[in-house]
Amino acid sequence: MARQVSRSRIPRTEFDYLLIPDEVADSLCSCGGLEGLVEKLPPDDLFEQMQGRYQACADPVRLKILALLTIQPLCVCVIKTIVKMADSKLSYHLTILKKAGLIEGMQQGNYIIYQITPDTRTYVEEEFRKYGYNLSRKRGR
Amino acid sequence: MARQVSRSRIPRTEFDYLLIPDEVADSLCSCGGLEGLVEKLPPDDLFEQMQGRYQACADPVRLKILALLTIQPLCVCVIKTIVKMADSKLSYHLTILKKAGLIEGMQQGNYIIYQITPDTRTYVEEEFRKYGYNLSRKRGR
DNA sequence: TGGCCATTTCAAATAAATATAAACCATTCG
DNA sequence: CGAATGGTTTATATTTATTTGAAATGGCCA
Repeated sequence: MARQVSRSRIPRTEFDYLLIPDEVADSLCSCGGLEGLVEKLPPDDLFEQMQGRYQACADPVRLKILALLTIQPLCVCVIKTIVKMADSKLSYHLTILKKAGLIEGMQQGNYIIYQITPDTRTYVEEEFRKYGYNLSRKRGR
Repeated sequence: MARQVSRSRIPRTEFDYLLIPDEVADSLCSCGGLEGLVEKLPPDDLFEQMQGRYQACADPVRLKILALLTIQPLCVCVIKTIVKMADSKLSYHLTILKKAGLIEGMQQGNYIIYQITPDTRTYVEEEFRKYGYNLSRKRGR
């Protein structure tokens, strides 16, 4: 895998240089150097914002709940029956999804019916479709 | 928000019943009851699989690295200059992205040049496009 | 009112992710 | 070879996320 390589000095700041392989230097130059590259990047707060959604989705149980609610709105007790989990634990995961704006609940008498938020529905459907699953149509694969 | 609600008994197993609001019961019945709903769900191991990718993306630094590498392949030292972070920490995050199959590195002499994997490129581009950023074209927003 | 049911909240215990420094490995070059 | 460079790994500490179980809340109905 190793290979002989030549290097270029890339201005990093006025007095500070970075030694990198020619190959990288070339494409770096053709995109405006380090500054040009950084300019192309979204601002840091976007990464923070995105991170929140990924974090909320980074759990198999929460993904299952998202899939469930994409199929149809459900009260907590039905979700509980399906995911087979203690009340408080389920509530914890629901809260995380709710805080991330992925689901919302409306109280109806003794029950709270959760549903996926409109934006999220499209997102979740697309995500599962990438893996070959269609949650909105009759035959889910 | 509260509202008067009536309830239906839904067969859960042969001997076990679940009391839920009519509203939920109706849509539940029209999709095959609990069993029908569960059948529509992807298998549990898909949730596990998906979780891995979300987990890897659930960090602003890693998202930034993904954005960077979507623009162009880079050696670690350039990434380091941009994300301003200690070697070992950066290496840690690179390893996570690598293990999740999102990026790959090839050694060239003393350097390791990382690039986004082909599948991931499309995925990452799409994700950022949702937020209005285009990483592949001349003007990133 | 009192009791029941669904759900949430709290606090304590555990597990997982991340940070930091130091040791390590591979490659190049003299 | 031996030193320098680029990068990774490991060990340990710290922070954050998750689990658990018990208690609290709030709606509903008799």
